[in-house]
Formats: sequence, structure tokens, C-alpha cells
Amino acid sequence: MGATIRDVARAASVGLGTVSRVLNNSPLVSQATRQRVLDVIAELNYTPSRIARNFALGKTLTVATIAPFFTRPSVIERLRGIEATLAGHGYNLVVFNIETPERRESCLHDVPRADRCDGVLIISLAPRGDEVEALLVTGLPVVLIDASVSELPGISIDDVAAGELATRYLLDLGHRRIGFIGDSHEYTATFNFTSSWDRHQGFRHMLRTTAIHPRPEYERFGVYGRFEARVLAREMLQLPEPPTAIFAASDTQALGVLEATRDLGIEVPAMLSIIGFDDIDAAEYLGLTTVRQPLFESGARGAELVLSLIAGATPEPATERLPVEIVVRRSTAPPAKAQS
Amino acid sequence: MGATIRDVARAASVGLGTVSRVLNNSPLVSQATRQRVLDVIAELNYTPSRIARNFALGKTLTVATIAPFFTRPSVIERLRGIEATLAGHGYNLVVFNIETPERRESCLHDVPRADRCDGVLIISLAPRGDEVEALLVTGLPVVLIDASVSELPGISIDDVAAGELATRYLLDLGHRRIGFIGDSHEYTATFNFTSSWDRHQGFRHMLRTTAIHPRPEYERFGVYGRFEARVLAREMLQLPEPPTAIFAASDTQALGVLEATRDLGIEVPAMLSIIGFDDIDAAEYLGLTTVRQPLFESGARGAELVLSLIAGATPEPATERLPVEIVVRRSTAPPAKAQS
DNA sequence: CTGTTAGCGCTTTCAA
DNA sequence: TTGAAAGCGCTAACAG
Repeated sequence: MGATIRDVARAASVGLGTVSRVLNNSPLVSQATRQRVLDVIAELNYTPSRIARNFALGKTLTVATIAPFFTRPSVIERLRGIEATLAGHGYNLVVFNIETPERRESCLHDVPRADRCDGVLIISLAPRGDEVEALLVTGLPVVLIDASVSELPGISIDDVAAGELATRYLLDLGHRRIGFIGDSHEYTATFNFTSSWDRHQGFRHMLRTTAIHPRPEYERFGVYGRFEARVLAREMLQLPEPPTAIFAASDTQALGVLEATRDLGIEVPAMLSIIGFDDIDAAEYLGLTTVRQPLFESGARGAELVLSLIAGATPEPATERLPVEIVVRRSTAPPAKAQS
Repeated sequence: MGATIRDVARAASVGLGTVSRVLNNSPLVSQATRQRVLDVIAELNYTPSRIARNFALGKTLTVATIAPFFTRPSVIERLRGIEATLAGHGYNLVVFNIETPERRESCLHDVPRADRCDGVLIISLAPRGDEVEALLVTGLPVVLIDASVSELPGISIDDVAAGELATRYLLDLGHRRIGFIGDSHEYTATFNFTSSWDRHQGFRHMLRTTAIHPRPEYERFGVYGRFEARVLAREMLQLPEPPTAIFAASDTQALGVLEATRDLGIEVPAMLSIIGFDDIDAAEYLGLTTVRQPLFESGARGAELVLSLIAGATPEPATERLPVEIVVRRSTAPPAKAQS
């Protein structure tokens, strides 16, 4: 509780600096002295003060993570990855949960400051032009996870390509009437989430490539969440000519679609194929076919990246792409009968 | 980036202390001086260094939270509550995710130290005798959330009573063959989780009170999780004389039971009533009857408590009990036919 | 009301 | 190899 480096120095009859040196494993200490100091340290049950150390070093040994909606399984999984690697390097993880646009602003503005943290991780939120500027000005290492911006380093997947992948999978199965359920523009714009939008781009592109006209009634957007998706899916499935397959921008939304089929007595995959995105635990559990992205790894990799930047690496503002893959389970199958 | 309090003092031609005073809203500054300083601060775009401030104050402005298994919905909800109130008070939340007994040890040992944080919150883990001692010795404010120990302040519900409540509800519905699915002792002992155990105690007690003999085959325990619960439930439901109702120690486990009924073609609630615990989002969603406990509030309240202790309140080592209530939804009903 | 000064506990030159 | 000394930027106690 109370011993300071000075107490140790005195008790070991060495200079203050020497104690500091053994603390920091400096090679400039004789074996004998080192041992003596070590003994005294143990005896006094001394532990160097982290605050004092940080102050002297001008560092915080802390990485701040700004994340929207803790409650989303994908966010948590990434946080787990971050926490695990940070802990392995003696860094603290301080978290900021964003649930309103106001808080997004204030966190983006206040958190990235050298006296608060040594680096910052931002999950799923793409900073806007001026925000990027502000971030850059701080000089602090910033890395984006699940978002990308040309001026900042990031870890992400290629959402457009992943959207194409999912769509192509459905197409290859023989589906031609394919629906998409994702986040509404108004909603994503508030926070500047980009993944749902990108996946939708991929969806559209793949459809066009296959000479299929996107039908507006097959594309519905709402606030992220199971409930909202369920409502949207219900509407879509009650169309005179409903889709035979639905691509949901996230597993959570796919679960909503699944609920809708249950509400309507539609058999999956016999009458409707569903593909989700993320591969959260529940997906495996419910037999949902989905596009798997490395969630935990994205966090771990992002943390490694900030750590290396903190250690002095030059910030290469490139987005590192992680691989995705389709995990086929029980929610997809060829359509009941052929159609044009 | 660079301006220090000294720069401000110089530019405003005042003493160092005066700047500090306006920074800390001390009333001992004339309005005129204050304004001048404020102007210079704005002009220089100065922000006081948090690290230096912390060092001078001997505080960290940080609360550490030790939580097992981020991925559990209940843990996340509590964390949300903690984050929200901490943020509202300018405190940082640094989190530690426990997924192994080793990490439990090391966190419990290393995290609660004055140079790391000003207070600590521990979720769902009850420290053991010697651990409590060690905690007490640090002199740091420690509050338990969803756990209780006589020497430490805590926020919790009365799990035994809640277990009785759930059981009584089933009993009142007319059920007599009631099963229980909870965490195995080996599992909870590793981390020293206590809630499942306590709920089981309540279950047993209420059964006895009603003169019903607990049947060993109606009580199954396994590692926490949907999958494990599903397996256990399946076994239980395939008994020659299966229970007509099951009380699961958590909603997550109740979901597993629900899956089991689906596997077996058992109708809920016609053939089997299910009651869960926690009232996580999915419960409402799936129409699961459950015992609701204030998750978010427990975090918020716990955070308020540490904050008050940090502010100097005397640590009253009492467990504050939060209320629980049964939320009746579609997974419970009277048994199909009367039985003794 | 306000300026000055003495640390907080550690790291890091700089000499020896 | 080692000791001594100079801060890191801020707060708080002490004179004015």
C-alpha cells in the first residue's frame, strides 16, 4: 500500500535510479545489486505505482474502445477479442458504449486524447470527414474495426463482396426471387454504420450481373433488430408473389425473418431460404445458413494493430481485409419449383 | 496538444494556482480573473492533462469491473448499466473478462489496486474467504453485483426467494411434477457463481413446503449454456414419467429447454410449462415466462455505490436487494390433466 | 482573492 | 555500473 521506490532504494542502500532500472529490466545493473533490490522489493511488498509511472512516461497504458450497442452479439464478440489481446500486453481496456448520436459525437470528440489513452479502437462506426480530421490531429493511434476510411488504418471485411457472395449462393441454389432485409438509411446515417449498406450494394450488383431486376418490394429496411426485421419480413412474405429466399444483413435480422416464417406458417427451407450474416452463436444453434466473418479475430487483430502503432510502428492507413465464408446449415435449399 | 497549465498562467499573467482554481471551479477567484483565464484557455485550446491530474490527486478516475463471460446477455446488461452511470460521472470503465479460473485468480489479485483504479465492481462472482480478506486489505471500495458476501457491500436479488417464487408460480398453476435445470456444481465452483445454486435451494424449499418430494431425476445440472440445457432437458423429457413443468436457472438455459421441446415435438405450454430467469431480450421475444430481475439497474446501482464510496461514504457491508417479479408470457399454463 | 512553493512517484539524463 | 538530480503537469497549502 505505502512503499515507494524511495523506500526500496533506502532499504537496499542503492540509488533511486538503480531501483528503477531493475524495475524496468535494464541490463545496466549488476547481478548482485539486482538481487538485493529484488529481495527488498519482495520484503517490502512493493509494487510501483502505475499512475506515477504513467505520468513520468506520459502514457496511460490504456486503449479506449468506442463501440455502438454493447447488446449486439457481434460487437461483444469483437470486444472479447480486444480485451483478450490487450490483457495479454498489460494494457487496460476502457470502453464507451454508444447508443445515441449525441454520445457518438461526444465520445468521438473527447475520448481520443493523449491524456486519456494511448490509442483508440472504433467499432462499426465510420468517422465522417471532419471527424477523421480531428482524429488525425490528435496524433493518437486510431484503428477502425468493421469500418473503413481511407485516411485511417482498419480491420474489416469486404462487405460488398460478402453481399455478392451471399446473393450468389442463393442464385446458385436456383433462387430468382430474392429479398433483402437490412438497416434503413436514416438509421445507419445517424451513426454512420456502413456494413448493411455495403452488403446491399453487393446484393444489387450480383443481381444485376445475373440479369435480374431488383424489385423494390423485395428490399426492406428498418432499424436494426429482430423485431423490426420480423415485421418487414412478414410484409414481404405476404406479397402476392413473395420471394423464395431472403438475405438478411445480419444474423439478428435473420432471426427476425425466421420468426416471421413461424408466424406465417412458412416452412424453412422448403418454402423459403434464409441466409444471415456474422455467424453469431445463435446462428449455429438455430441452423441458420450465414456468412461467417471473424468477429473475435477482428477485435484481436485490431488490438494488435493499435498496440504496434503505440509501440511506434508507422500508421499505414490501409484497411486490412479479413476473409469471410459461407456456412451452410439448414435454412437454405433450392426453391420449391423452378421459376423464371 | 502541448499547452500546459503554465502556458495558460503566463499568457493570462496570473499565477499557476489561479489557473488551477478556475479549472476546479474554486469560488476563490474573482469573476474578472476567471474570465480572463477562461479566455486564454479557449484561445490556447488547452485541456488539463488527465494523467498529471490523476497523479497529483492520487486517483485514477477509473472504476474496474471484473465480469465473467461477456457473452452472457445478463452480464452485458449489467455492464451497460455500469457504463452509463460511470460515464455520467466522468469516470472511466475498464473491463476485465473472466473466462478461466486462472484469469479469475489473477484479476481478483491484480486489479484491485489503488494505482490502477479508484474502485472495483465484481459481477456474479463471489470472492472466497481469503480473496475477501485481500480485497479488504487494499482499502479500495469494492462492490459486488449479483453476488453477496457478508463483509462486502453488494447489489443483488434474493435468489433463494426468487427460486421459491418461480416454483410457487408453477405450483399454483397446478403442476406437481416440476423439473429444474441449472448449473452443475463443479462448474459454478470453479468461478464461485452462486445464483443457480441459490435458486435451486429456493426450488427445493418450496417443493418441500408443498410436501412434494424432490425427485433426483427431475434435477439436472450442467455447464451454463443453451446447448447443455437442451441436452439435459431432452433427457428429462424422455423419462417414463416426465415433468409437466421445468424451471430453468436462466433464460439462456430456458431457451435450451425450448429447443428440446421442439426436438421432441412437445407442445409448449400445452404439454410442458417452462419458466426461465432474468428476462433477457430473447425472453420477451420468444414469449418465455420468466423471473425478471433488474439487470441494467443492478449495474447502475452498483456503479452509484462505488462512486459514493469513492467519494468517501462509509462502506456499509450490506447487500442491497433488488426486487424481482414474474413476467407471465406464453410458455406456462396449467398442466394438461390433474395429477397427484 | 492571488502568487509561490512544495511535492505526488517514477523515469531519465548526466556525472562519476 | 551506479548515484544524484531534473523534471513530467497538476493540486493544495501557505503566505501575502
